Amino acid sequence: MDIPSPEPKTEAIALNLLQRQVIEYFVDGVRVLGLPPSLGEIYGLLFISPAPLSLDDLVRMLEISKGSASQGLRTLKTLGAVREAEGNGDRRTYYQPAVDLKRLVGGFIREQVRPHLESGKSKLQRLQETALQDVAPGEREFYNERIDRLESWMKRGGQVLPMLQKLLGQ
Amino acid sequence: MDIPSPEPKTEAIALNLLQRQVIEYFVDGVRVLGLPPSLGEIYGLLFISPAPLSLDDLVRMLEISKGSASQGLRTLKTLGAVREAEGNGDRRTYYQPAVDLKRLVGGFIREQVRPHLESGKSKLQRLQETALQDVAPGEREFYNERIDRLESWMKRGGQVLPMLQKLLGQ
DNA sequence: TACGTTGTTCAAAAAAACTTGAACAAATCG
DNA sequence: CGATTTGTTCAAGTTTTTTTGAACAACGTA
Repeated sequence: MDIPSPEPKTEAIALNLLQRQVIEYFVDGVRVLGLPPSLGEIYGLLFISPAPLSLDDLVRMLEISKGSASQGLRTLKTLGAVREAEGNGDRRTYYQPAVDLKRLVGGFIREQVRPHLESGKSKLQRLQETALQDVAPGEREFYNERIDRLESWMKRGGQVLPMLQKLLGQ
Repeated sequence: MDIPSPEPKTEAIALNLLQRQVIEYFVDGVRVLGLPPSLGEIYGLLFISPAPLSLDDLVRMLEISKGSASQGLRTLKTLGAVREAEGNGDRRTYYQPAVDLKRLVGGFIREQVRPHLESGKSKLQRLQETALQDVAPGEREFYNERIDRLESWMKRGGQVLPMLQKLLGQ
């Protein structure tokens, strides 16, 4: 009449010191990129785990909610930072980190940087086409010069990003 | 007995459509960099103003508090994105935007990126020196490999940043 | 088909970040 | 010096972002 495992499904799993510190490291890291801490926790744990982990593992090891884990994994997948592990004889899905810097940076640029560059360019076009009309003709020269400058920034950004990716790919 | 200017000190000053839209543009822009909206407003207004502006101008034109304007200007100055205008026969200080992309990116890297790279490197060293000791010898190989990888990421980052600045400098 | 398990969604709660405003310091002027 | 203007600081308030958790959908199994 003993109780061998009273709560087998929800038991927290301890991390070792090294793992906790590496996770902390990634939490700080993703903050710089403007991403939520839970993404850093999840990626960090996958990065410093010898074997792939399931959503449920993440919940128990990081003591975060299923919702956070699910959403975090989704974002990490669209960033190309995490992928599903192949061929585990199991119903549930296991996840592995992408550990290739070029791929990680590429995903971040594709998902977080490029969209802003693109929408920025089109906003500028509309600006120059419509809002500039409302300015008194005498003042137009200054505004025009500034908007031209913004456009040149966007253009340069579009040129530099591919070079950056190339530089990182060894 | 008329009242020519009832509240001369605190009156809001209207912006034209173009200015409002450019400011909006910068507010979106700085968000991507993980900086607060007020920085985008302040820099944006300076960028799209024909003449330098004082702290008080910013308060009245953007309808933000003196505190926000003061703190925002300070951050922008340390980022090298704003500088004080020379020789206005006036007691108060007037501010101008830096409009050189290389300088702007350089300031951002220096203030926001480099410090993280640096602290990251030293954290990793401590990790490898102390936390790794607590891991069972058999498991050390995996952890070692991962920390080595992190170190190589940091190293590559340190190499790529100067190249990036060079690429942007025309 | 009914059941258990895995994973998603989203409104509400919690946490974090940002802004305000009032007190204060510093500088200038008469 | 005292008054006035300019600018800073920071605790408190506000807003935004992130996380939670419970309801639900999807899938497989028996």
